[in-house]
Amino acid sequence: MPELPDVETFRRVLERHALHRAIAGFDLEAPRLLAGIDEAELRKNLVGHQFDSTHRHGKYLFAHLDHGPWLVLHFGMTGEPRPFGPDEAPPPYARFVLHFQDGGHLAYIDPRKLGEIGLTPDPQTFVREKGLGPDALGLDWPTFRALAQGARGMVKPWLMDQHHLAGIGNIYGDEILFQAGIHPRRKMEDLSEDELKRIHQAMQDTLGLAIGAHADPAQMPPHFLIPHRHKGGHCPKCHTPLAHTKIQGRTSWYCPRCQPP
DNA sequence: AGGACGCCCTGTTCGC
DNA sequence: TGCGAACAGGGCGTCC
Repeated sequence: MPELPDVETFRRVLERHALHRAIAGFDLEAPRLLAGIDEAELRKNLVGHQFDSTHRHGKYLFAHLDHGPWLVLHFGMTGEPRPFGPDEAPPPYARFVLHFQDGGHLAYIDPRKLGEIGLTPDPQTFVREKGLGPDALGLDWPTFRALAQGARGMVKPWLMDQHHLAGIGNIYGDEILFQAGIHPRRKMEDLSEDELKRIHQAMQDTLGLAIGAHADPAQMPPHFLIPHRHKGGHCPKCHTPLAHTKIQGRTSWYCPRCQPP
């Protein structure tokens, strides 16, 4: 689930449900999620404090603590935050649950436990240490062109490499290339200026529309590839049966007619 | 360096 | 129908 539009949706959930509520404690069911910090240190930094703002960079979500540091959340392939009330049971796969002093809770659910929970002095430091590229949302054309300049190799892996751009994953990589009419195996060095521009435009349009749909496939515009991205699916533009291919271990779906090699 | 793979996990879907 | 294999929206490390 969690690519840029999903994480942006999660950020808004935190913005609405997690700010200005004193943290009474937490349960950590899956300590393997902790990255670069132990449970005791996390406890010391969270308990008795509260979040007062949020931030997102690529697929990483940050929540600022009132005493300085930021909680960092990454959702792996299956994670998401879910608030629940004082009298409700935690949702299934709640691996990390914050308890607020007002009686409410915020669960971090992650069936596959491939996410990450950590702390950082500030998002900029985190982004630098991780070597993340600029956030894909709102990235302007000159910056995008400069990044693409001199890039080599297939366009799909390039878009998905968080060191180039932060936020695009397998699903939105496919969606962007579909909207731009570019085959996922096309080489970066072979793309024309016009094709790069189409990718950049498709990226902005796709991310914006996906966020508008709260990253919910059921609410995506009719011309989106996402709802058709499965066996037996057809191109929403020309009705040609969709094709798929394995690129670096991930399945890429595309329309063989709209996205010629 | 690009690209292919394996691994970390676990639930769901596919295919014989 | 049943069961094991393959797959799933991420990221990292290794090898050629």
